[in-house]
Formats: sequence, C-alpha cells, structure tokens
Amino acid sequence: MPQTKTRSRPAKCCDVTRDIPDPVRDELNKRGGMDGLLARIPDPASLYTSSRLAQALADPIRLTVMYALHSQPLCVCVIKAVVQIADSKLSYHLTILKEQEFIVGEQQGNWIIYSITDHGRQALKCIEKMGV
Amino acid sequence: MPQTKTRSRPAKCCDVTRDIPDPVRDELNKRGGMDGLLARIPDPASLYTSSRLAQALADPIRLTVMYALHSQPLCVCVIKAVVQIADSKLSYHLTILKEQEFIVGEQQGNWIIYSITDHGRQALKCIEKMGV
DNA sequence: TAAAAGATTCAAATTAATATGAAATGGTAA
DNA sequence: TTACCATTTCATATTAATTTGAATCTTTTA
Repeated sequence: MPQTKTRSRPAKCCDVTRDIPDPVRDELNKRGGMDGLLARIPDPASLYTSSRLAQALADPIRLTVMYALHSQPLCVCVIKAVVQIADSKLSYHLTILKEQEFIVGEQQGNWIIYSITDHGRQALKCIEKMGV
Repeated sequence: MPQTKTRSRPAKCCDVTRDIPDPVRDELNKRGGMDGLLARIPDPASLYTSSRLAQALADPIRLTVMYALHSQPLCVCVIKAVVQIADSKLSYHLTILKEQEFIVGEQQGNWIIYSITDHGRQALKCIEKMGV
C-alpha cells in the first residue's frame, strides 16, 4: 500500500507500516514484514521456559554449587562446607537447581548425594562460553 | 590423618574431614581434598559476572527482544510493536541487555536502531541448546 | 526557535526472589 | 522405640527486580 505524500500530520510510529527508518522497513519487508518477524520469535511458553533456565543460573551461590558438583558428586554437608551458608538456605538453592534438572539428589543412607546432570554440564559450558 | 576408632560422639558433618559418606570422601581425597575442590571453582568475582549474564537472559520480554534483533536490526518503535509494552518498560529492559552487551543501540536521526551483538547471538545459541 | 516525535530517566509502587530460624521429615543405629 | 543426624519444609522478614507514569532529553522539522 503506497504512502500518500500529503498527510495532515505524521502517523504515530507504532503504526509500524510507516514512519520507521527506511533501512529497517526495507529489511522488514524483504523478510515478510511484521508477520515474518513475529514468526521467527519462539512462542511465549518456550520463552518462559528458557527464562526460568537462565534464572536458575543467575545466582553466584548456585553457580558455586554447580561447579562443585561438576568436580564430583557431593553430599549436602560437603556442599555446605564449600558455600558456607545456613542449611535451609542451601536447601532452597538446591531445590531451584533440581527444578531445572541441572542437578539430581540421591539418598544414600543418612546422606543425600547430589550430582550434576548432563543438562547441568551443558549449562556450565554455556556460561563459560559467554564469560569474559 | 587416620581416623580414631573410639570417639565419644560422632563429629558434626561440616567438619568435612570425617563423617561424610565413604565414596564422597574417597573421591574427594583422590582429587586433592577440599583444597582441590575449592581450587576448581571459579573465583567469586567471575561467578558474580556470570550470574549477571544469566540474570539478563532471565526474562521473557528480554528474550523476545533478543530474538527480534536476531532477525534484523530494529528501531525501538518496531521492537515496541513486537513486545507491546510501555515505552519506559521497554527502555528498562533494553538497558539491561545493553549493560551485558547482548545488544547495541545506534542513533540514526530521530530513531535509535538496536542490533544484536556476536555475544548476544552466542547467548541465544546457549539458551537454545539448553532448551527442551 | 518552537513544536513534535522517538526514546530515556527518575521516583515511587508493586511484585518476585532470597534469607532466616523454628519445626518437621526420613533414615540409622543404640 | 528412642534418640540422633542430615536434610528439607514452612512462615515470615528482607532485599532485589520489575512496573508505572510523569518528566526529561535529543533530533528533526515547520
């Protein structure tokens, strides 16, 4: 739809079909317009899922735990000696890592021994690649 | 240091040199004990840095923006049409992505055109790998 | 140079994440 | 079965992240 030259006042930007910088509009049109753009964005559900994965990694204590378990499986008591925080606090963080299946815990007699999962290792690799 | 057989009462677990499950302690000793374990964990500063990278990705709106810019550079007005939120809210999220250098913005006349960085592309690749 | 559009900044309000300590659970062994 | 240890759960307090709306800033154009 061609743009009229005479318009009483400029259309608001969010209108999107006009009043956006030429290079942006041109490229957008080449690639299927807004519809094409939207189609290339994952659906809200998987974006949410991804955001939760990232959130679980977004804490230094949890990353410490991940690295410790990357070294070897450990009981909570040793993890606690590493991170030096209260039991309940550690348990909270372990739960978050468990929820995203970065780690798993297995009861062994009096202890629970946590291990990193393949998924967890991959997450750590990601973090490393992104790191400085 | 060998463990005495006769002790009045069990030592607390966090003592770490004893009262931890045998397989854990054995593996720990093989790999340099607590010192070895701690040495394999990145320093607090880089863990903090990593946690901030993850935090920046830990939001569906920000991931949406990342994917949109992965498709092509866009002015704020088009990004806004994609995510459908208030200007100031979008600006807040753009700032967070900028801070982690996942995106950059360049003023072009009346508009600011944002692009994803190589670092940003890598972050998205990571997220995808971790996804279901 | 004044108005208008695009975008950001700021302070305050809201919501979500984390921390804390007491109580509960599950396993083990006396 | 009783006591004990390792760990988790729960309710609550605290802190951090996000949202909101008004004000500001920048660039362009009339």
